[in-house]
Amino acid sequence: MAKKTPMVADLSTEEKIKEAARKVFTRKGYSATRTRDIAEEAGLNLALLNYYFRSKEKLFGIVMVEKMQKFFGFLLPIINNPSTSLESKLENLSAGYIDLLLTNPDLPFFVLAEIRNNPDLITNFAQKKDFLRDSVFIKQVREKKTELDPFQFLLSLLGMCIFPFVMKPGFQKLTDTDDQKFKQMMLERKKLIPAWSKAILKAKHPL
Amino acid sequence: MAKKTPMVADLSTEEKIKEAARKVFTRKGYSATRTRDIAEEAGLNLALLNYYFRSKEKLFGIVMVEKMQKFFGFLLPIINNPSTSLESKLENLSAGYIDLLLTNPDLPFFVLAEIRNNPDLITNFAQKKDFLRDSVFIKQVREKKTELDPFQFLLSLLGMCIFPFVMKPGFQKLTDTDDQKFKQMMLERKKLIPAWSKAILKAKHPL
DNA sequence: GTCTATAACCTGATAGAC
DNA sequence: GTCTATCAGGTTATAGAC
Repeated sequence: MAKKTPMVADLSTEEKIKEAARKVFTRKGYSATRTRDIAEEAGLNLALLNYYFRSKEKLFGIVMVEKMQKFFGFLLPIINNPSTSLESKLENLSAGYIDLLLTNPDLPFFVLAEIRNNPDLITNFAQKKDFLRDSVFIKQVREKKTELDPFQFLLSLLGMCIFPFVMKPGFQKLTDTDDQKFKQMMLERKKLIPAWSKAILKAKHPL
Repeated sequence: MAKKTPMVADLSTEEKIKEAARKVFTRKGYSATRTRDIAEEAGLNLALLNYYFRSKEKLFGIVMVEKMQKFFGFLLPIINNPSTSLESKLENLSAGYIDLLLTNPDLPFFVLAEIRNNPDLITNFAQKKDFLRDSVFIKQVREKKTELDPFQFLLSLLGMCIFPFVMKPGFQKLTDTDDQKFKQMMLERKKLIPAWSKAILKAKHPL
C-alpha cells in the first residue's frame, strides 16, 4: 500500500470536505454550521475549505444543488411519466420515495428549509414553468375523478410519504421508536400508501 | 388621546420586541436571525433587547415555548378526549388544525425545526411519558381496525393536515397559487381530510 | 497541497449619556 | 426607559511558511 495508492476508504481531500459539508449542512442548516465544524468533521484544516471552495456560501451551494436534484430528480420523472398508469405511479412513487428517504432521512427537511429561505430556487429544479400543472399525473387524476382537485390529492400523497421523515426525531422520541422499528414502519408504509391513495380515489367526494 | 392612554395599535416596548421576535425567529430560525434584525423589525434600538430580555437565547426561549404550546396545546386535548368518537376526532382535528395553521402558517415548520434541534424538548409538551401510546385516539383506532397500526394512521392524518403548510412556499411557487387561492384550498381540505381518513379506515388492509 | 497565524468582519452584549 | 458608542468574542477568509 504505497502512499500514492489510496484505499477505497480514503477519499481525496476535496471529496472529504464535500462529504463533511453534506453531513453538517444537512444536520444543522447553513447559518448554524461553522466552517470549523466542517473542517473538524473532515479531519482537516480550516484553510483548506477556502483553498478548494473559495467560500462557505459556494460550498453550501454545491451541496444544496446536489440535494435538490436528489429530491426532485426522483419525483418529477415519475409524476410526468406518460407510459405508466396512475395506479403504477402511486406504487412507484410511494415505494421509491420511501426507499430514497430511508437512506437520506434528513433530505426532506433540508429541501423544505431551503425552499422556504429562497422559494425562487424551486423553479430551477422544476424543468419548466407550469411543469406540475401540465404533468401526466395531474391529468390522470383529473380523468379518474373530475370532482377531485388533483393538487389536493397530490398534497396528501406527498404528505403521507414525506411527513413521517420530517417528523422523525419528534415521533421517535414521543413513541419510543428506535431506528430499526422506524425503518420497519416505513417499509410497511410502502404498501399502505398506495392502498390508501386508491381508497381516497374511490371514496365519495364530500359536498 | 393622552400619552398615557395608548391606542390599541401601539404596544408596550416589551411587547413590541416580543412581537418582532416572534416574526423574525419564526421566519428565519434561531441561528439566522440577528438581534439587530429584531430591533429593526420592532423599530427600536438593539440595546433594548438586552434591557428587557437579557439575551438572544432567553428571548428565543420565550417565543419557542409559546409556539410549542400553541402547536401541541390544540392537538393533544383532541387526541386524548375520552368523550368524542373517533369520527368526531377526525373532523375536529382536521377543521381546527387547519384553522389554526391558516392564521399561523409558519408554525409547523418552526416547531419541526426546533424539535430536530432538540428532540428532548418534546417531552416537556407531551403531558406525560407514553402519552401518545396510551391516548384515547390510539385506542379507538385499534378497536375500529385491529390490523391497522394506529401510528401509521396518525402519521398520515397529521401529514395531510400539516404537510401543505410546511410545503406552502414551494407549492405556491410551483403551481402559481396566491394566498387567497391557497386559503380556499385549505378550507376545502377541512372537509376532504375527514372523508379521506374514513375511507382509509374502511379500506381493505394490504397484505 | 497543507498547515499556522492573523487579518477583516460580524454579532451579541454592555457602558454610560440623556 | 431609551439611545449612541463601544467592547469582547467568535467566524470567515487570507497570507505566508513549509
